[in-house]
Amino acid sequence: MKGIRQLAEHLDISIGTVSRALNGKPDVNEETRKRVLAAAEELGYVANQSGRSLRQGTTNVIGLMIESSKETIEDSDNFFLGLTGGLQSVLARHKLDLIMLPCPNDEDPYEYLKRMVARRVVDAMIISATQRVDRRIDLLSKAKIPFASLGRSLSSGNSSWIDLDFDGVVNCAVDRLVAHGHRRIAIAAPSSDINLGYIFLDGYRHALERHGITYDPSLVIRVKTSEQGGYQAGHALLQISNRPTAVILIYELMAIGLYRRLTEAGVIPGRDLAVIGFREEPRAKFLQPTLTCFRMSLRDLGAELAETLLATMPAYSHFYPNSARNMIWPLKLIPGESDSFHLMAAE
Amino acid sequence: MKGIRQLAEHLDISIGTVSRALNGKPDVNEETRKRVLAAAEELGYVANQSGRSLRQGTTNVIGLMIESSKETIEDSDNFFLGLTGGLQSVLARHKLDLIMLPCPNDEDPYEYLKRMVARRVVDAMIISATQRVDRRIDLLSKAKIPFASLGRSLSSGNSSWIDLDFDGVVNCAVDRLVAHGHRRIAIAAPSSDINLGYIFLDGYRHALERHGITYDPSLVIRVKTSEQGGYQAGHALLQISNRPTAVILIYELMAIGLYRRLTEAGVIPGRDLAVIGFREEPRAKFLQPTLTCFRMSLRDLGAELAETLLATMPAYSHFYPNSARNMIWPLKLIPGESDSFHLMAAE
DNA sequence: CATAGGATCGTAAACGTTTACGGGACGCGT
DNA sequence: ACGCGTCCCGTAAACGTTTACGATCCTATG
Repeated sequence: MKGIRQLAEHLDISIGTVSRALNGKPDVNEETRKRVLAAAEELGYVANQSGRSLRQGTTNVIGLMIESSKETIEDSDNFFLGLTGGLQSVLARHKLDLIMLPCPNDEDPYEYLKRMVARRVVDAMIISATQRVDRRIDLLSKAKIPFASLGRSLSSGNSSWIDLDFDGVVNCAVDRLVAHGHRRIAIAAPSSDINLGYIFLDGYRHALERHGITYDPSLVIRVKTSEQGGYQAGHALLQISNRPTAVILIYELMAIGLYRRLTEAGVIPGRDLAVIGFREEPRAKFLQPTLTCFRMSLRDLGAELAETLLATMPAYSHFYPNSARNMIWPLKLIPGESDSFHLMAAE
Repeated sequence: MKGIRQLAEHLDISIGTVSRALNGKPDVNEETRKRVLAAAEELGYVANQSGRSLRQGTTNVIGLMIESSKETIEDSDNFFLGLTGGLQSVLARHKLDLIMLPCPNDEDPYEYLKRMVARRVVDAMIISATQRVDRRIDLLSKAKIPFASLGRSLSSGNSSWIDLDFDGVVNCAVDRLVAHGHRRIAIAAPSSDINLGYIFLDGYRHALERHGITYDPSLVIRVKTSEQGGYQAGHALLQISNRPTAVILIYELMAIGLYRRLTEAGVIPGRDLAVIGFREEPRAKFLQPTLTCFRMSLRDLGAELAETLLATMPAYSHFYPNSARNMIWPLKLIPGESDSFHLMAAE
């Protein structure tokens, strides 16, 4: 099966009619449409994507850029796979396909994105792990490619984004810890230039201020968002004179390494040091004591992100009223034992 | 910047010469080539992929199919991200790009692959998580799409594949456990129809036979390859009358859940039950006692897989002599404490 | 009967690129 | 002066599809 021409010859119908029949256009007899569809199915014909997108200037493909090299919060576990599930659930309704574009480690993400965009292989893009200032956003804006980013940035002018509610999370965490009597609260933030790290720390400072606690820079630990980083964070915590009684982790996976390091030192998590994590991570579910953390549905987030993106695409924007969408994605507190040992002991 | 035509007009050169200059064809003056490249860089021109691939019938894109729904060993981002790194390191040398094609959860993987292949959006495919009989292999063979699979299958006739050496791994594990005095050795295999599960169990049976140990089906536990599955495996282990003294896990992540369940029951991993895992998983690095496991380099595996694929592509096969390649990927034993408590205690 | 108009289909142009082919300019040897 | 080869470049066809436009046929209505 070569192309639509062979299919047309086989049916003894003109090529134009075949195309109209396949694409559901009105000017075609219902009976011939049946014939065409049957023949296409039988011969296994599927339209060549290059020809189609060359003609109509659209590819019906959405790209999700992935940076495996970056040490980011998203760079682990099933984050992207969970996200794609939600994305596809919405995109499929508009017959849009999703492909993941992994940026090679040795290539500059900006150049990679530029290359992919210029080749016009996707209609729109989703980027994540946005830096504090992110040139990719300027690039996409200037190239007039519809896009949405997971995570806001200083660069995102009136572009569309969804960001996790790190401000709310850290405020809630501090409130909770203070209510439990803690005053010296450490925080483990990412060492990379990802923007949510800044939001996280700003929220932390603001929450402390609200409770009349003076900000102590020595309680801010910058490590990678991994178990390794958690281990290092634990190590750093143990070095602090006048040791803090609580710690907030920006990524839950860090708890695994943290627990390990604390246990090595004879410090029992939850009893000697309260711990609060972020984003329920299945891998951390087996920790003892169970981790108090904040949770979200990756699938729902992906679905919302897809709709945010569609709203920026002229071809679909009539489905969605306001074009530029910004949203703070809420997270739900899942209480565990890791920050309530105090209470339990007091009872 | 629209297309090559505008670039040609801007340079006052014919469109054909511009194309030849950009593509490094010989029939073009070196000086004009410089001019063209400079102008292209300045105006930010990049060839439209649809036009190019329509003309030359090739896309220069390799697809990596991903099934997020399947409960498989590869079902984790880190696996694919590690793999893509290795794949890209080789593919980049031939100016080939890699895209990941995630199959939606609610779509049949076979139909999805069929759709992607028919649209001619990729030149070649890599599939993984091959089932015991896998229709995708027949599909790709019949469609004459070059492909390689990670994991052999009963369906793979003389197609190319790389498979992990599960046979060697399980034999080595059994040898080691027997040498430590174990006779009742359980095994946790995947519950899905993935082919490596069969290879794993065959190797297990064969190894037992070699040591004169009669095969006991009640020692075979089928669970998901996750922490959850490990937890369930631990639970199942505890139910077995005449409890086994050792267990081999097909996936290391399962050890986390297993440890948890054992600890809950007061059974100490390593002392009361020897454990051997497979494939070093960073998340499991913090287990205590440290896990004896088998390790490989995902990056190297990806690179080898890329070369295996290239060998099947007519356009690149002259680089690689034999077209159909099959390979068993070796794994290295990383001794830990989880299976040598006996020895340590004996000393 | 004439004609309007709807239903259905065929024709051909267009999308952006690559490449086979031919032609002009020039140098060189006879 | 002529032929020949080399170097460089322009022309135009081709890839597979969609779609605007026009043609044809049929029916209904005056």
